[in-house]
Amino acid sequence: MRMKRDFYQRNTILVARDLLGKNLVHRKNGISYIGKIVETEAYINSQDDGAHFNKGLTDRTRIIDEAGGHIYIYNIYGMYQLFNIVAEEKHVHGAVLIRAVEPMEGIEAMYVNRYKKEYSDPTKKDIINLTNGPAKFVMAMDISKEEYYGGDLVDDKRIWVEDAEPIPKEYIVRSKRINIDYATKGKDYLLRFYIKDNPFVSKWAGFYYPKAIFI
DNA sequence: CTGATGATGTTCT
DNA sequence: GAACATCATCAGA
Repeated sequence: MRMKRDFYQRNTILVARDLLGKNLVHRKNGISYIGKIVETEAYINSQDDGAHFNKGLTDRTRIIDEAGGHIYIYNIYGMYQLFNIVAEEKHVHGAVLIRAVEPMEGIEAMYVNRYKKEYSDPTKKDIINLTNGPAKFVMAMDISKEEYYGGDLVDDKRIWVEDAEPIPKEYIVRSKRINIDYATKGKDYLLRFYIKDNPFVSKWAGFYYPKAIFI
């Protein structure tokens, strides 16, 4: 079942945590892409200098003023797009970055989208590399800013989040966020969540925190 | 396996 | 003009 408005219109940190294990579904060109969300980050408010919108909204971030469940996609490093879900009630600002998913359906199409060649005998590494990063799964699942910026996961016919069994809390790990060295206060906030031992969780040199913190 | 480097162009100052 | 919520590739171990 598709997640409804009330799921998204909650505290951003709780939305980030509770998205773990749920399935992001995208249907396009007759292909059903499904990715289980295994890693998220919360970007919270004016106290969070890691958030794009901490000094107020701009044209890029305007959608974050909308009700939870809307889609915020932005360009980064000139060549990539990152997928976020707006949280909180309308006019309250918060967003969740989806950092990694585990492919559940549409793997062959994901392979073609990522590697631009015919699907053929992938190695385990090829599979992991399909969706183990915030720009990677967006490419794999054929999601674009042009098509989905400002869309609404609550009623869009093409894309939504499907409910699933909650991840047991002993499998939820909480850590600092990745690559926000530009932040001062927000740098150390524990706003990244991921599923323990899931092979699709993104890893960066020096940025893997195996320590489990439960909330 | 690890760490370093270049690609690439929108957004904001 | 600088910064950037990243990735692919390459060198070295």
